Amino acid sequence: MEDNDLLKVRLEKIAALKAAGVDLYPNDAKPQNTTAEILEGFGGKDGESLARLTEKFSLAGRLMAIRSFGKAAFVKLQDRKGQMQCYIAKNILSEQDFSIFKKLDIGDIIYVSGKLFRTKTNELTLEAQTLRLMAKSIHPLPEKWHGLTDIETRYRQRHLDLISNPAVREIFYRRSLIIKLMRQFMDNHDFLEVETPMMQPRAGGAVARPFKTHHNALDQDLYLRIAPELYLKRLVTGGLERVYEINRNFRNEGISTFHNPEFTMMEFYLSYATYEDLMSLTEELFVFIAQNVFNGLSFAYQGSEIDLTPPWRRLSVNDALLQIAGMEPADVSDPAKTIAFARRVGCDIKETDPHGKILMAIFDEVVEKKLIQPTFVTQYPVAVSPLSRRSNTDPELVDRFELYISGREIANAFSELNDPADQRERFMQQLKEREAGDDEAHEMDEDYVRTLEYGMPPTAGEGIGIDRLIMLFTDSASIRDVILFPLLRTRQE
RNA sequence: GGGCCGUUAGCUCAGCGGUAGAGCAGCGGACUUUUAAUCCGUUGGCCGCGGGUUCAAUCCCCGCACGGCCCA
Repeated sequence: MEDNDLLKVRLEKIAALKAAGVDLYPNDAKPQNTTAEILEGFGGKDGESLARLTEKFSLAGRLMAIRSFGKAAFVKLQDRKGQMQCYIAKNILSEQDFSIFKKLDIGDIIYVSGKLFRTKTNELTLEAQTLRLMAKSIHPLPEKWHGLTDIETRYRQRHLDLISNPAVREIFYRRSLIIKLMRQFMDNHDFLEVETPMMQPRAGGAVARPFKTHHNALDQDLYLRIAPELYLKRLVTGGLERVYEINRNFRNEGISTFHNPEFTMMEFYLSYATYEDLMSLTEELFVFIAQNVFNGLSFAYQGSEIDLTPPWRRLSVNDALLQIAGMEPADVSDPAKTIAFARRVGCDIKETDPHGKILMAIFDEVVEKKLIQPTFVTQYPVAVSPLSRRSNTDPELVDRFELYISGREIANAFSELNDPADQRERFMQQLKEREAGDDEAHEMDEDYVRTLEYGMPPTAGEGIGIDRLIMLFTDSASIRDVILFPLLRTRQE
């Protein structure tokens, strides 16, 4: 496939190494140190105190640069923690090791052991007394200075991206840290981590198109879940009271800088709590993450300064439409005027859509992008919230909020509907919309209603989009920059 | 789905209606303290794919593929 001269040269080197009896892929060398550990531990020591050290050090990693002087060379070795310079010299290594070194290429995995010293320019350096090839690389790496910038190659060959772009590695280290912090936070609040089905006979718990699959032995269609919601609430009914799940959801919809077909969500349920309690808990969680990641509460995201200092703004959908979308009270209350307004601002709506749905279309079109600082938008229309508890003061509204930061929805939460009669009615309403052509409307789930009939404690639940959260905390413009392997179209051969 | 943009050496990028260039990487040589090492020499291309226009297309036109951004 790739039969160019570069490859030919490497294959010749491999042949020469083999002929000299060198194992190209040994597995018996174990580094005792990492680059960062050495640089941190000995960065403060001067040349004289390093010379007095009797300790030997060993590193393994990828050869990233070779600056050769013929009989000696400086090389850069990169491991999971960073990079460190090593010194290779003919009069220090054995003849065999030095001749192997001469056959190495940038990109090879090597093992080096020896002692520490400082160079003339005072750089802490590992002097190689032994050197081993641990894995031969036959493809050239991206350029040392510009790295790899071609976006398609970065996503399709993420290993190259990770090798050549330290900032990309940083993002995924931070992603892991944040998820760890979320688990720690939930565990500290006495939540139980659980796992519920990814493959479901009905894709419920959210409004989205699902992926369909099939189980052969059962000869049964299954759907990849669009949300774990209904299963988690079964667990609450079962008495677990506080549960959370961090896992993938799948939605068969468009791909954009904010949407990947599979994305990671943390969903959690807290019994004897309301959506208002979850607002406080959410503030607390974000503050906990920010303190650990930034050691502070404000940070830059794509050019704007985000301040997480609580309490965050709370704004009802109604007030948002009046204050931010510039609607008059009659535009909100009179369905005909609402439709006219929606058309005016360019919403794609049907006149038969429920009033609440049209109001939300206006919200999405006009208000959403203006909510830069963290804002809890509350009091959603019942029409767009089939699983939420009705407000005690207005049965057309539900006790729900969505959290917006930097113009994007980050979290969605509500007091859960635990009245089985009302739930059945809501499913019936969704069924009508499905029959009217809305293939995203919720399906009837008798089994779930029956669970509620056993009595679910009053509960509030929330879902937090982890990828979007990571985008925020890593100043990433695209969701593909925080997902290791974002979905791309398969290339035809 | 629509609009705009991109696709040239392994990588990062120039270029132009007259058969292709740089830097890095590679290869050969010099060099035992470099930091994108340096110096001398040098290899490497279906210019994304398929059509069309033209004496001549990497360049202009059409289609396709993949990607990016914006919109829906």
